[in-house]
Amino acid sequence: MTASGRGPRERMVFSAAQLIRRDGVEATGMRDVAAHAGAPRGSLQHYFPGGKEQLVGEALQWAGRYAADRVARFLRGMDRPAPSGLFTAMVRQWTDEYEASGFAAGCPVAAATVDCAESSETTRKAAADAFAAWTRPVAAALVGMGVPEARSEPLATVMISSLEGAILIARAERDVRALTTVARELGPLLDAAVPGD
Amino acid sequence: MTASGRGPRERMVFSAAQLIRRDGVEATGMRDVAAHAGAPRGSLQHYFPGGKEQLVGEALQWAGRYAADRVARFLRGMDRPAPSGLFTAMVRQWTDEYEASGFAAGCPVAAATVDCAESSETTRKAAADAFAAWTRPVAAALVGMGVPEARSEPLATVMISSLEGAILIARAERDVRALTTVARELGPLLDAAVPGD
DNA sequence: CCCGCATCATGACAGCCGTCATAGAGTCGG
DNA sequence: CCGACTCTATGACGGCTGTCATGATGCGGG
Repeated sequence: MTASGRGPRERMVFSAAQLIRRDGVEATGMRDVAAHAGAPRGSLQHYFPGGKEQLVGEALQWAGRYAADRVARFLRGMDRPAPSGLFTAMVRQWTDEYEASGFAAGCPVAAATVDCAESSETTRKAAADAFAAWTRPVAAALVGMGVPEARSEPLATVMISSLEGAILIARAERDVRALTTVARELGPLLDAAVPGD
Repeated sequence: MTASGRGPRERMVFSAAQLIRRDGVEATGMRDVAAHAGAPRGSLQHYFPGGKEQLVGEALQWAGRYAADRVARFLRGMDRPAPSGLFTAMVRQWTDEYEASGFAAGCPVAAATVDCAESSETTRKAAADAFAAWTRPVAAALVGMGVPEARSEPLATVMISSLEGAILIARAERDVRALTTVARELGPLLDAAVPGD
């Protein structure tokens, strides 16, 4: 979550995602995004003629892709893949960030949902797509671990729901307790979905 | 969640919570709150000399108390109390609202956490207190159902985390799927925490 | 009566917002 | 050289924000 893309355009999308997950969509100004990306203000209307809505939409799309890529990376890094192991890795990404850099930021998709679900239909849709882009590889990974097809998507939803909620609580409490708790409590449930193992 | 208190002051706190859970903290203006409560604008600075921060803080406090009261009410309405039953009731409150009135609003505490966790320390603290005021009666209820003391608080955290996350996803997707899924999948796990039953 | 106080009302303030208009650079192909 | 273009730069606009100052009410008690 540190590297920034090459062109000014990608940098602005990345910066938007960073600022949104820290301050929310409403509190994130276009000028702030340009400044954070080290990009000229005039580039905003050039690259994003659709205005803030377009920028936020692309930031969410980026976030969805990023989350999906992380899932793929977690899988590659596991020699004995188990559902609980994947969930632990997903949770650990957040505990690591919080313990290393503080509780400044949460999930950009959650922020967009809270701020825009009712006010902007296109942003709401972008958030839904981001959640879908994240859920899909998680469910596929569960199937790859032996979870029956029919249970894979519900379990992926459980994983992402509890992770998102735990992120909220952790940020409010400034304590990773909620995150470590859901990882520990849900592990057995997830592994029990693999039949005969 | 429909009734409004008697005095203008209580009505404004209530209205603030309603608007915050719909549009987020940042997008909710003080003037909007007064208008929504049918209260004069001049009353804001009279009842809330601490400004917006105070108003938001009291709205979160109200939300925490409200959630705790609901838990108590769910308990009274159950003849054969089981952890899964409590969780189902908590989830159903949201599915009922969403199916009856649409997906306009989420949880005010989540909204405040997303919007203010980094920008306002006092609001962040108020959100943490609200989560605590909610978690406490849930954990106590679990103990009353036979869940060992040591597991009650972690399980309550799991319940609230997954509920909060599912609310987010449901609102983004405009579909209660995530909510019904977490209720169904987590039920057995919760009931299994009651030893010898 | 009238003082004092709680409440309400209104307008002004500085500041930020997203957006747009306009125009200046740089660069590449002809 | 020159037009065409991508990109940058800057200033203005109307609108909204939270906050404050000031003043007008209403109303109960001395």
